[in-house]
Amino acid sequence: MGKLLCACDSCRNKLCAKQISIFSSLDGQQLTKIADLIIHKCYKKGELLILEGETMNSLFIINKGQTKAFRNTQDGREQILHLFSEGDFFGERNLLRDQVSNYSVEALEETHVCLIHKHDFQLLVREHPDIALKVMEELCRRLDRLENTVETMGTRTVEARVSSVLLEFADKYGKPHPKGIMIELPLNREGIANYIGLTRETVSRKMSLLQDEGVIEMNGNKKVLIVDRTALERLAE
Amino acid sequence: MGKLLCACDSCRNKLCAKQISIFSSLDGQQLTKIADLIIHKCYKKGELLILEGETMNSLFIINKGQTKAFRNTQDGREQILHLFSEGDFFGERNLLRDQVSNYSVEALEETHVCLIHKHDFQLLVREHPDIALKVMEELCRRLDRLENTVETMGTRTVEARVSSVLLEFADKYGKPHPKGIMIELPLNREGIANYIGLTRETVSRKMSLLQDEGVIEMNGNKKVLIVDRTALERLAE
DNA sequence: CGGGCACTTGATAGTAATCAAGTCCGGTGG
DNA sequence: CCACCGGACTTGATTACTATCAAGTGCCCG
Repeated sequence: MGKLLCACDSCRNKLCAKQISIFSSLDGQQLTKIADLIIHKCYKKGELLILEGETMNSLFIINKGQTKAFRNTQDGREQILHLFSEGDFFGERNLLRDQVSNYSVEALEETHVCLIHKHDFQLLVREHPDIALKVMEELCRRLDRLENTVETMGTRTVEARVSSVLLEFADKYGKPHPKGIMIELPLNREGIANYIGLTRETVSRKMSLLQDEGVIEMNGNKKVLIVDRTALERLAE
Repeated sequence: MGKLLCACDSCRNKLCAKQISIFSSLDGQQLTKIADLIIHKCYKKGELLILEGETMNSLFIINKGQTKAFRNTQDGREQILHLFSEGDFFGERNLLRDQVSNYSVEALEETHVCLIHKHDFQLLVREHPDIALKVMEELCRRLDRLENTVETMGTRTVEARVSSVLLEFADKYGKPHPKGIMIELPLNREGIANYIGLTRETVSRKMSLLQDEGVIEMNGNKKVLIVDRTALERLAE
């Protein structure tokens, strides 16, 4: 049920806090203190970390793996709001005021998280204001991304939206490849559709089109090779 | 050119800082100190406070009036990202790292703002960590709203989008009225369209439809009376 | 009272959702 | 190692809806 403590090396060595950017301003001794406050949990692919509407009392920080944050609409559709991977945190809304989660979070693969209790986090922030600034920075980055999403969904053509999401994935998950940039997709077609507000059929069609145009090459269902990044950037405008 | 200092009463009395929620944890003496750091500016309707791409060095806090934050796309369309009114702040992205503004901000009416220089703000935050927490709270609220916007734009029908924006305006600008809630619209039809990613014609049509259904009543171009809020909420789902 | 601008309304065309078959891929079992 | 099975993906046909183009209409202000 995902409730097992994990015993990965990084945690045993009390180093996992070091990896987390919001704690980057702290020294070794402080990190050790934080490591003692942290609870570790593991979730298997498909497991829910948070259910929309649930009351929460901890900050989640991803140590390994990745998750999607999403909402379900009444007519059964799903809108993905964020993708979180190693080093990202979520649940921050509930640390300041008592509030229920406004989205569900599901593991897209085996995912290890560090949990810090609300109370501990609040003490930590009072003691180390730099942490608040780091959190603010991250919130601003998230606002930036959502603002881009809104602009894309509001003004761009469908082809531009698909191109945008491929570029986003290329920057986040892409690896160099002799012929371009290879992406291991974090989402299947339906997931991509739910991320940019389209249907899976439309995503499928537009990706086929991009392949026909020689901009990308699909390799099975999970891998995409970006052959012509410049063309993709032009299409995304 | 909007560069004139304003001399409104609240500013002369050094009280304007008191109105601003992010400074609410400070006492009178501290507020007086802040008031000395603040520069006041006035902008007329239609004037730009910030131009997208501009480097910035101050936090803007609205004392009176309202503004829209928006981006222009290559094909001449506009996407409105935020509406800011009394007590709201913007420009916070540039206080932490040097970054250019990723949207333009324009006054929707005569608008008076307080400016705090980046450097002063950074000192202030170090001295009063509570301010950082208040800013975090506000950023979270803004994330909430954008997440709602993304969900709405991604999954809802056009009628639901129009209903949503009317409800948002009702909560933010609505005033009690014998027959329901009266809204003084902050945006014209085209503005509303640019806020929810539609065309002005479609917004016009859907609003006429809502009027035919007896859900709202239009009163000139700038006023809308919400007659049946429940129906509007049902349509917004 | 008149002019201009924003808004409304109508007709048409284009595009994505939907409905409906197929096809491919990965995994499983023989 | 191969054949088979099921789920994900692709492709096609049709429908529904909104953008676009094009006239009107009405409101506000001088």
